[in-house]
Amino acid sequence: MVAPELLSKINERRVLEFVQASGPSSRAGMARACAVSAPTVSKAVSSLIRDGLLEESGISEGFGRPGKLLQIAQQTANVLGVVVNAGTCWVGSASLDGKLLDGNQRSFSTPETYPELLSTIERQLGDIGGGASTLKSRFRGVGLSVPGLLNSRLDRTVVSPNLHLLDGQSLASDLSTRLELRCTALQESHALCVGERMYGAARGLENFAMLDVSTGLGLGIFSGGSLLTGNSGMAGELGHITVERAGLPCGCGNRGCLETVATDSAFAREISQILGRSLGISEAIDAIQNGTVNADAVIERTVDYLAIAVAAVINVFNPSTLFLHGKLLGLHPAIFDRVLAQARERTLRPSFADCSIRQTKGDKRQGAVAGIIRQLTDELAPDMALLGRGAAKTSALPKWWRNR
Amino acid sequence: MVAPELLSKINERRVLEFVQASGPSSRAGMARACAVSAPTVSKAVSSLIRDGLLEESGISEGFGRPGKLLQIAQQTANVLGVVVNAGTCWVGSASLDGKLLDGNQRSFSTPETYPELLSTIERQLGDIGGGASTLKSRFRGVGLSVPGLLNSRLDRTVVSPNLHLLDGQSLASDLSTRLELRCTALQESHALCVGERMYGAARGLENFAMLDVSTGLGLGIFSGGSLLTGNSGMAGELGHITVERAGLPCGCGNRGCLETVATDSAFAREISQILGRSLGISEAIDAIQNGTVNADAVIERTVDYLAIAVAAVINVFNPSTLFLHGKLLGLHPAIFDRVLAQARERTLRPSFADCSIRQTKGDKRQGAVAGIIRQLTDELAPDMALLGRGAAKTSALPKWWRNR
DNA sequence: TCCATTTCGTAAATATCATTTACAAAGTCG
DNA sequence: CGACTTTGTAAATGATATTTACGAAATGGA
Repeated sequence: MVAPELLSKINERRVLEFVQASGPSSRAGMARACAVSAPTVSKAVSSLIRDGLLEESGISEGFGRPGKLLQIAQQTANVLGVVVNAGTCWVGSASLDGKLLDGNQRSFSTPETYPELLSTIERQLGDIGGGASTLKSRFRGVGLSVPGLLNSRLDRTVVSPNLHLLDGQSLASDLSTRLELRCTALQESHALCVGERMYGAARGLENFAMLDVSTGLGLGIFSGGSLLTGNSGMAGELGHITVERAGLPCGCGNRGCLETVATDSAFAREISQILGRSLGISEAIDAIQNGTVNADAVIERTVDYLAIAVAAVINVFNPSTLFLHGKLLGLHPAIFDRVLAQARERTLRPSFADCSIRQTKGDKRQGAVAGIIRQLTDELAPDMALLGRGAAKTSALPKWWRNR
Repeated sequence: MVAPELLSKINERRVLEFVQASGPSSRAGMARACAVSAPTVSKAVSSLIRDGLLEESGISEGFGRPGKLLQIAQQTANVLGVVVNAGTCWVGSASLDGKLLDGNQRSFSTPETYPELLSTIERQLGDIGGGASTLKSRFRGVGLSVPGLLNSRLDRTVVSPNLHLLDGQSLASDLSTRLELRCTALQESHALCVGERMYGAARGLENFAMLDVSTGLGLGIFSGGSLLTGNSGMAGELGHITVERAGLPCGCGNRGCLETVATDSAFAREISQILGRSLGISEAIDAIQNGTVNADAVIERTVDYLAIAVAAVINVFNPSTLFLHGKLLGLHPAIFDRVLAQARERTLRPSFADCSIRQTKGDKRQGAVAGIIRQLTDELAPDMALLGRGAAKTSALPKWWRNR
């Protein structure tokens, strides 16, 4: 039998996603919300409990007989998260409901070489997981957030401009063979986006965008309820569209990329030029807030370009919400307002009116664990797109098929 | 009972989509291809035949017992298509396999007012369908391709810069009440895209883009096998991203939009300027091919901007294939090559390497009928996303729920 | 205190569906 | 003409969801 099993898988997944989204619920509540009969919910729940994905968490209030509340398992199943940055890395663990476990987090400065990075991550994960050998039994998997351009189809970092030791490497695959655990890597902007969708301000949104302004310009898109990956997971590279045909040279080899004018780096570069010494973004912001430098013109120009980026996203994706994330926005409340005003000038009015623009403090750590949890959920039941994969063993098939 | 029915719906849809994609097949062939048992295919097929969606079309060749071939119905069920343009409109009919029926096509110049447009379309459809009153029984629905910005959630043309009589109108809804037929409108670039995906060069592609260069700059995206719509169907408005912060004013009210420099209109405008008289795009192309005007510099500049558009699409969407469509590309073979070369300079190399860029001659008529056929297919069985809608009538639910 | 009411959760019965098995039908090839 | 291959359907089997029925557990009023 193949097909009827599919139904129970679908229902299990439906139930699990409902609890993920809505928190602890009774079986009866799930039945109402998922429009599934009570016995079916009971079966799905007991199966999920058997798998260690759900656990009882209390008694529901109200009239009538109290219901037993069920929540995403916090005791039986945890996951690990890894965030790789140019400067520092982070490892930690989280329960299956996405909550980061306070005691179990470490930061360390990024090693110089890839083999060192790999073994350091392994060692640090071992430390927080009670020894490398027990990781396999205590955790369901590892989610990673990595910078640069990630080919997710091949799980290979094609190029990472700010952390070249990753170039050509397959961090998730390598870690997976070492730890014997399921490992899933997401490009950092995509991680931010997935984290926000599962546990942040974008919960339940089907069409939204998340623009991350930092060293580069990262973009994550949810469209129709799923992450926009493109053919190889490299979708969202907004930073390298051309906004000035004969602009400044960019690290990618071209000229006039948006990334050369609308990022923290670009901003810091311009402030540095004014002051005649090299500053990082934080120092540049300090200098402005101290009054050391008058940066109004620079701010204005940077913000205008940022607005061009925002407008491009709204025009091209028609999101219901656009989340903005970055230090620059925090410099002064007026900055966000100006981005809004300028973006309004550069978008088609109907698309702009359709979109609410909000600031958000995203979190790559949250994104990393969200990535692996999403992966585990996906594995529970197939998407509609994967539905055609189940093999049939029927005897009416010709021999060449039966024998593969 | 609700859920087991779902399985047969899914299988019916699977079978139908397979025949749509692969042409006439025997039941046994479908069973192999869909990985479903033979009796299941037989049931799905007989149901689809009962619904008038499939019909027998011949006998399969080969060894063993010949199979009865089944194809998308051509006799029992047809659909209508309508293409609205600024200059001329088109109506026609097609069989359910997307083939336009030669004898049943009409073109007419676009009327001056919306009520006239509506009644003209109705009359013309009546003419090709053997009288307005019989349309309802002879056709399954009407697909429309409309210009401008279409809010597909509300089925309302928000604004149509080149055909203002559509502004604020709901052509599909209005037609639907008049004809008592299912009517589905697609923005013309999206129509082009859907047509190409179902019956053109993009068959089977999961992630591709289609860039339509004409009066404006239209973009259709398939991502993960489905059309990118955004929150309200307005996704893909590439023409109004800013490429020159202080460029020419655009019809949308902003300055320096891509549409002001990388379209047929922009090109014709520049040629007109050189010659000192107003030309359309076709006239401009003629003038160049006659040698009346040396337009090398204009061509070069336009093509460069076109390349910026192409590069933006590749960077942002990471498609496996990008289809280019437009008269300008046909001007000279070298133009396409130059677009390619320039786009290569303005994209991230890995994304560019991942993408094959091809010219295509899209067809809005094909797109219009593809739109309604896709709609009919979608109605056959729910997507995974819609799975939660089925109502349960179980008695274990509380009274307030049972009584709605 | 007791009982009607409400809600929660599960067991048994019923209906639907897909697969497996078995078999007849209809060709090709030697 | 018979061996072989492929196609397509009927009956038996197994799995699933819903409906129906019922017991469990709490509230609130008599």
